[in-house]
Amino acid sequence: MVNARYDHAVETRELRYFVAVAEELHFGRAAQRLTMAQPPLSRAIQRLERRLGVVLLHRNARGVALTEAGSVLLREARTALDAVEAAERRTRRAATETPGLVLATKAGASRELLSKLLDGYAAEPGAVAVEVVLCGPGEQERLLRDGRADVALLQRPFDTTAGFDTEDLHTEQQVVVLPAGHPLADRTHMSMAEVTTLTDLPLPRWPRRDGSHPGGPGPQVRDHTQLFQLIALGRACAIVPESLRATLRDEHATVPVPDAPAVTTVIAWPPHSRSTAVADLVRTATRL
Amino acid sequence: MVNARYDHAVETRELRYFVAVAEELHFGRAAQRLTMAQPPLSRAIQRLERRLGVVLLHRNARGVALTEAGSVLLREARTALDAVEAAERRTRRAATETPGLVLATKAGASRELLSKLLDGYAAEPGAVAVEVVLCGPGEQERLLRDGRADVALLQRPFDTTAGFDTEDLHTEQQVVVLPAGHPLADRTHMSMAEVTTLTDLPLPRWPRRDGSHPGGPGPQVRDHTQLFQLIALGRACAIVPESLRATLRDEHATVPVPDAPAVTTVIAWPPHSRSTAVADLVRTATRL
DNA sequence: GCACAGCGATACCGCACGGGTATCAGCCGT
DNA sequence: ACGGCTGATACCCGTGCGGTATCGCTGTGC
Repeated sequence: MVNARYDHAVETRELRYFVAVAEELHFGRAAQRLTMAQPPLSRAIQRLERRLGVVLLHRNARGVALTEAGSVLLREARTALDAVEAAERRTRRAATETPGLVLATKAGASRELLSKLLDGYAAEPGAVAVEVVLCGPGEQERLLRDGRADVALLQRPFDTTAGFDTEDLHTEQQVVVLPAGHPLADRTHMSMAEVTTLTDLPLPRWPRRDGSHPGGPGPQVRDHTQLFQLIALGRACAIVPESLRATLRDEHATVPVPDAPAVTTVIAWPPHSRSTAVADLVRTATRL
Repeated sequence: MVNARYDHAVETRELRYFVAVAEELHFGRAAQRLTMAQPPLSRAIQRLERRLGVVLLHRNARGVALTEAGSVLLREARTALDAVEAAERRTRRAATETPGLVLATKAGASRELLSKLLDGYAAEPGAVAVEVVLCGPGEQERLLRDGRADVALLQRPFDTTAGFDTEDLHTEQQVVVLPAGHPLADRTHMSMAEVTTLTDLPLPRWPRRDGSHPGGPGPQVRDHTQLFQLIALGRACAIVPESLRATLRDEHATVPVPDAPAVTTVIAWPPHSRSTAVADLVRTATRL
């Protein structure tokens, strides 16, 4: 360290600190989350702001608000931290002798596609063990980005495939799931407009990525089991890909919704992946 | 810092150190490049290895070699460091009041497309200033990845578009450029095989990303000016997209090479880009 | 209207860690 | 066998980071 010029580059620790503060919007709670005291955290953020020459937070006497630049940094810092974590994890995994693949997929979705894929790949010469990680909605992208998974099954337009390489596997229409015996249950088809105006069966509210639920009339649901139970009880309806019909019992009825957006299941993997196992798995998948 | 457990996460400084060593394959030179002494660098790498629980380098008494895990980390660390740099740069730019776009493109390539794009976008309502950065082959991806550019024109299959969102703009065939008056100059077409066996006119050798040149018979070239001069002198030939014919004078002749891979010019931008300016520019581009 | 609660900023201190110099230890080529 | 490379080790020093104590501010409740 020759002198006190601000030529230091940003460290991941500072990014972690900033993300904590930006998420909590409260220095004290953020410090607690980081298991440190509040003053050094305040100073670290000040240092970061000075170094970037940018005001990241507006300090109102009662808490904190993100500036425009701050919300840019929040988004960018998250992906940068994911990239660092991914570097760490992939390096560790590269050093273990059992390579293996980790495949992330949504619980309950694309069951048939998944088993065909796993069987097909296992029959390939040179196939390695595949560990399947079932995760909540929107979680797969995170796993793929931070190196916990090597490959994932995603569904457009629900999941965002930005930043990954993908191959389309399967496209399907959506259906509305109703309680069996509902007056509309034997319709040949319904429109989105009709479904959203079913006031007796509101659409459920899924949690956002941060765990909070959007406001609205429908019940809050966390997974498909809850969802289908609520539908069977006549408290909700839902628009889902038609392949989910395979998991339904006779307490549910389905009606096609032709104008709902088609759902495309894609296989996704991080770019620059040099793994032949990933390439083999993708090749198997596209042949199905 | 409660105790001496190895629960610290990887810092960007350590990644920078490792990349320097992995690129130089020599602690002394790497330390010089980092403007620091060699011993602390050695220790930092040891710490990193201990923390990851992985051997990254084989220390032969005469220099250093990357392990399997080491080369994984080299690749991953580069993208992670680019992501951190991008976070820094984009945050700084978000704080400046003049938004502006930076567009990276290869020098000399797609001149006509570029001017149509710039004119078309400038006519859009809400258009912001566009700064054009001309850069060497393969450099655009770097600029896009580390936040120095917001959008780039790339050419498949020369450039890799992995990790970016892209839209195809234009596909063209390739032609071979010969000195005017060459015996083959008035052929209606040639095959790749014919071109590569022209021993009197070897294909030139472009520098790799690290600046080194591959071995071979042809002359080394750094840019298109050098290339076309060498061709005019009867020392080389080259296969280039046909749009480059517009920049040629009468000292060159071109012959189509139908079996050369078609070149697709795409517009690329980093995923998660929330900038409306980028979206507008892309929309303009796809309408051309 | 004033005291208090809650927030982030500041002051000050101690230590651990990052960096420097000097030196050691192996391995090659001559 | 011995210099001349390499990277590793020993030891020291300065500073930068984190800790505690406290301040300054502001909105709030009685």
